[in-house]
Formats: sequence, structure tokens, C-alpha cells
Amino acid sequence: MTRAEENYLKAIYQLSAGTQNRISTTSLAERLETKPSSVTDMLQKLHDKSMVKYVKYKGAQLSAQGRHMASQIVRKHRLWEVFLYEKLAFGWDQVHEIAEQLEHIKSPDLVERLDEFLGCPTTDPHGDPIPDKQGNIVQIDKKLLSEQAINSQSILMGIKDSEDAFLSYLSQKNIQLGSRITVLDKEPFDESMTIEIDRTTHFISKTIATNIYVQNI
Amino acid sequence: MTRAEENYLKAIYQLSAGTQNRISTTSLAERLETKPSSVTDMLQKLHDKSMVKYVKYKGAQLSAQGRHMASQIVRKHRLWEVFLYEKLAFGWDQVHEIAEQLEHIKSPDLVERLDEFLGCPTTDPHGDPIPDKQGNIVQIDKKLLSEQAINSQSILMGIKDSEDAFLSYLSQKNIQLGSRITVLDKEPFDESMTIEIDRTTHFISKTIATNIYVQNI
DNA sequence: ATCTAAATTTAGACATGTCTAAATTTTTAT
DNA sequence: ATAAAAATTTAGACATGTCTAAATTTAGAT
Repeated sequence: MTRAEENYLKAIYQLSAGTQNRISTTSLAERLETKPSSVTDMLQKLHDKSMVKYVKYKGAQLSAQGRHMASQIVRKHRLWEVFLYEKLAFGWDQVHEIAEQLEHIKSPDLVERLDEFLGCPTTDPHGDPIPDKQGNIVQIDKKLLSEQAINSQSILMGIKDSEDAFLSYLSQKNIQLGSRITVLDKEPFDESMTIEIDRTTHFISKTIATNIYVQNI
Repeated sequence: MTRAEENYLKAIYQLSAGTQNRISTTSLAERLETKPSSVTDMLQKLHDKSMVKYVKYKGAQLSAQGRHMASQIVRKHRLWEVFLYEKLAFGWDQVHEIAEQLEHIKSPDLVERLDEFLGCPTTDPHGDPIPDKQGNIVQIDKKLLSEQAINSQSILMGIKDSEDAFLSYLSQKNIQLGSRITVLDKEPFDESMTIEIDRTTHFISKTIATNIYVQNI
């Protein structure tokens, strides 16, 4: 598998999360920051390699083989993120870009040793689950912060959309995975919230609150 | 710099060790397991990018810029080797291949954090020096085991030619960097040796002895 | 000094992965 | 049901890095 092929498989894998539907050429092109015509070419190639089930004009789905391969790339990506975050003290918002490169390193042995070295983590620094060797993921049950009631207490378990700007926003405010959040107030008008983390009060918009996953204590 | 370009720079850097001479197209082709015609193409390209001084039919030399770039690739390679060996418990003979991939990861920040995480090592698991951020290397003064006198004691500091077969030979006999070697006997006829390491006696040929660097105690 | 052998370069080709522009198919709106 | 819009594919091109075969240059031997 070339690097480009791996990136396509990973993109289809991630866009497929939660649907059985075929993934459209355009959505893949957007995700991969490339042109739809390039996507068509690659889908035909991946179909020939039995990594993808592709129907002209209808989009693509991973085959069992392709899904397993994609899960292992995601596994590598997230394990490397843990390494960068835990061992090299990189910030939440810095790990993704470097892991994009590291995920393509080829050595089955390396992945398993890295996993062990890190203590077999189940989530990456953004709270996203790490697939195991077989490609299985344990989905922890998490809720949106926006749905929490006043006076509820919860633990930050992950974020929905790991955009750089959002990650640095959180990083700056010292909000991180595992932070204990108390909802002090909710504004019925715009659904903004007042929350407390580590004895500091923050005012957050609905947009922010629907981008944060928590688990009740 | 593409991966191929980096591999060419590294090859020229390593073939240049100890000479001022230009490196020939053929020797580069052999080192890179490619054809001389491919090498010619790439040298012209690297010359255009001012990474290499290339004179048609005469071979190539690194420019200051190219030398620095090459040193940093070697730096990354060797730091990753230390990581694999020290942290992930890979064998002496396994680290090179994986480091060949890791050396191409792009992130200046990563290199420096990795260096720090590893305690700023000065040599890799084969005893080869790790260039610093500026590209400088500290050559430790080491001698060939074959030149050691009978009854001399020394420490294994490195190996000359890191071929896989040789590395596993040493690995198998539990001979490693830092091992204390006592020369018990030398056979004048074929210059083979009897040595003691960790209370175990080994008989080694001249070929082996001229491939091991030691430092006197 | 010249001829031959070895080394090197050039020319033309191919594979990968991308692009633009044009053609085709599907979807949506009326 | 059909025309217009949107999505998708095809055709042809380009860049990178490789190859083989042929041409050229250099080095070595006499």
C-alpha cells in the first residue's frame, strides 16, 4: 500500500463511521483536499485491489480487507499521538500533524511494541478510541456537554471536531482530557453555559458545548 | 526535500566520510541499489537545488547546505535507533530498517524533543556518533579489536560494518555495546583471537576482529 | 599516442498520483 | 416528464523517480 492509498482508505473509514452508505466522490475529495477526478482514479485502483467496493457514480465502501487496513492506520495514528503527547510533551493541538506522517511507518512489530510501551492506551489525547490489533474499537459512552443539566458534574472525555483552532482554544484555557466540569448555569436564550473547571469559571457558547464530550461522574 | 532526495544526500554524506574526493555515479548507484542513469538524473536535480556540487563525468560533492541537511537526516536516523533500542527493546539488528523510514519524518520540533527524551545520546546502538543540531559530530577515539595486545582490556564501542548477519552473530553471542573484552590469545598464523566477555570465551576470526571498535580502559 | 574497456550520460519509456477541461450521468425543481 | 443544475467520470496532460538501450566520455594498457 502506498501512502496515498492509505490516506484514501483512512478517509473512507472515517467518513463511514456511523453509516452503511457509500461515500461520495465529492466528500472524499473535500476530505483529502484533492479534486473529484483524482478520487475517481484512485477508487478504481482500490477497487481493483479489492480494498474498496466501488460502483461508478454511486460512491465507495470499504471491503472487509480495506476496513481492517484502515483501522490499523488509525490505530497507528492514535498510538503515535499518545506517544507525542505523553512522552514528548507535545500539545493537544500539535500531535495530529506529526502523527499524519508517523501513521505510514511500516512495521507490524513496531506498532505492538509501541502499544505496550505506552501501556496499551484505549483513547488518544483527543479522547478518540484506539482500534485494537483486530480493528475493534471500544466506544465509551459519552454525552455532549451541551446536554448536561445545571449543577451536574462530568469528566471531559473527548472532543467532536478536532480543529486546530478549537484545540488551541481549549489548551489556552487549560481545559484538557480528564478535566472535571461543573455546569454552573445555562442561558435558555442562546444555550450558552457557565462552567467551572479547576476552580476557574468559563463562559462557553453552545457551539463550544456541542463540541465537547463528557461522561457523568 | 522528497524522500528520494534525502536518501541521495544521506548516501553522499556517508560515502564522503573521510575523503574530500567527489563521489562517483557508480558508487552511489550501488549504495542506493539503483542504476547509474537514475543517479545522474538525481545529481543534476540536486545540483540545480544547490544541495550538491556536481561535475559531469566527475561525480558529486555535498554543498554546505546539502551537508547540513544530510547530517540532520543521519541525526534523526540515529536518534530513532536509540529510541527503538532503548525504549522499545528492539534488537541491534532490527533498528536500522525501521529508522530508515522514521528518518524522513518532518518536524524540527520532534527531533529536538526526541533527543531530550532520550537524554541527548551521543552514539546510536551500533556506536556510531549522532550529529548535533549544527551537524557536528564528536568522534570518539576508538581502535580495532584486531589491534589489541594479548591481555589488554577494552570496551566495545562500535562496529565498522553494520551488516545484518554480523549484528545477529553478535546479538546471539550476547556481545553488545559496552561489553568488556579481554584478549586472551592471538594466533599469529591467521590473526584469529580468543577473547573473554562476561566470563564467556569466544574464538573470533580476523575478519570479525577488524569489524569491532574498542576503547582501552 | 592510440585503442579498448569501463564509467557515465542521454534519450525515450513507464508507473504513480495529480490536475484541467470536456463529456456523461444523476438529482432536483417545476 | 423534462430541463437545468450538480455530481461524477473520462481524456489528455504533467511532475517525480525509475528503467533500458544507445551514445559519449574518461581511464588504462601497450
